[in-house]
Amino acid sequence: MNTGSPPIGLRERKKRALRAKLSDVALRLALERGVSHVRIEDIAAEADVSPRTFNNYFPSKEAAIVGSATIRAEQLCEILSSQPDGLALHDALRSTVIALFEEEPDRDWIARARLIRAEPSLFAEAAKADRSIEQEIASEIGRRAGVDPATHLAPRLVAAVVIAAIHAAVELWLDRDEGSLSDMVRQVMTQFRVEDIATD
Amino acid sequence: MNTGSPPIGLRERKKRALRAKLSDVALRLALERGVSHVRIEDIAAEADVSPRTFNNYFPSKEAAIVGSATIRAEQLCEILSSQPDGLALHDALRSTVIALFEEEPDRDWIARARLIRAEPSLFAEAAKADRSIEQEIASEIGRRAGVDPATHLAPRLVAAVVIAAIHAAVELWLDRDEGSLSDMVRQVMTQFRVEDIATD
DNA sequence: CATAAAAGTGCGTGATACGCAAGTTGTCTT
DNA sequence: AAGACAACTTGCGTATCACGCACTTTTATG
Repeated sequence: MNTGSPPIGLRERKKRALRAKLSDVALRLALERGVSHVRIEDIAAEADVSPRTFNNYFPSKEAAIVGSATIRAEQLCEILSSQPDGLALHDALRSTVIALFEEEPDRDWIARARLIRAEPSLFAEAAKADRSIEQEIASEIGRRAGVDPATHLAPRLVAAVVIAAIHAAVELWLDRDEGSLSDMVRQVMTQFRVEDIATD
Repeated sequence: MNTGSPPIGLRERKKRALRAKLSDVALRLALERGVSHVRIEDIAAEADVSPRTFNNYFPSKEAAIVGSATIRAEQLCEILSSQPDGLALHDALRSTVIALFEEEPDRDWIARARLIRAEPSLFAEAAKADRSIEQEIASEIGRRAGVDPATHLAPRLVAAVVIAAIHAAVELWLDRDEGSLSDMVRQVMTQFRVEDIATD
């Protein structure tokens, strides 16, 4: 979508680093004090930039906290796209989701997930990110199934179900606080069958 | 949850009326000018109350615009609860959703749905509302299936899938702009089977 | 090394969200 | 039916925000 692979200049690197730093700081402060007690001014100060610069990167502290969680969602699209075309839809989806959660999430990811679940403002922010991802997934599914999401229900439904399944698995895992997320995800992906969904 | 059925005093009636009025005005203005060009001050003025009063009813204009859309979601819970216990889960859910969309939505509902879909800030707000509803649905499904949502995946997954299905149906219907929503909803409820979801 | 493009910064402004403390208006009791 | 009470409305003040604009600094390029 943007810069190619090799030409990653200093400029781009700094930009990404700062974005990540702002997001990290925002998350840490939110965990320490609670979201409502974190001001943009605080985040900017700890990241050694001006408050105005913060707003050049994120429109709100909520966006910064959720921030890189979007990456995970983007990964899903990438992995799905890279699945062999011959694979049945359900298998491709299952492989994708399992691959996405192959490595257990780190502390930060878990902390952020819990925080997002606990804070409505963060949940809302995350929902916005999920929305665009869902559309991309629907698009990819449509491509694979040879069905246009613009006019048919199936791709949208499948995409929505997959996202919903991931959410359900992650949330239960967070609540239980035991076992591996990987297993939970595998489990949820065996509890429904996408083949059953009519291709219109 | 709150006041009983008969004792609906003047106070309560005024409160509901004002809340509805604020929501209606907010929606109308948002449709006329676009969400970002509506100030709380404007909404309050047209509803003949002070801006401060607006914020006693809604924390933001987005909440006001989405506002009564939540009712629809609450209806879903009520209808589901009223389904005979003997009914199979999938039938109960199908009947519920179909009943929920039995009567075609009015202009305002449609306009609001489109607006929510178009405006990320509204989508986020709506997501917050959906979240709590999803939990209630999961709870009700758990009760019916005799499975605790706190420890089992199935109720959460089913609830999430149902919400996702409704979203998919409504969105496609809005995009297509033809046929009846009722039919679309019936269609989506036949495109997946809840029985397939293991009860753990 | 010179110049253009991009990023960071300071400033100012319009808008919020909400606590607080009156002033008003239903509700309820006697 | 009068008055105590609780709920609601409102005005005010405050702490944040989001963002346009102009200016300085940093990076990229020929």
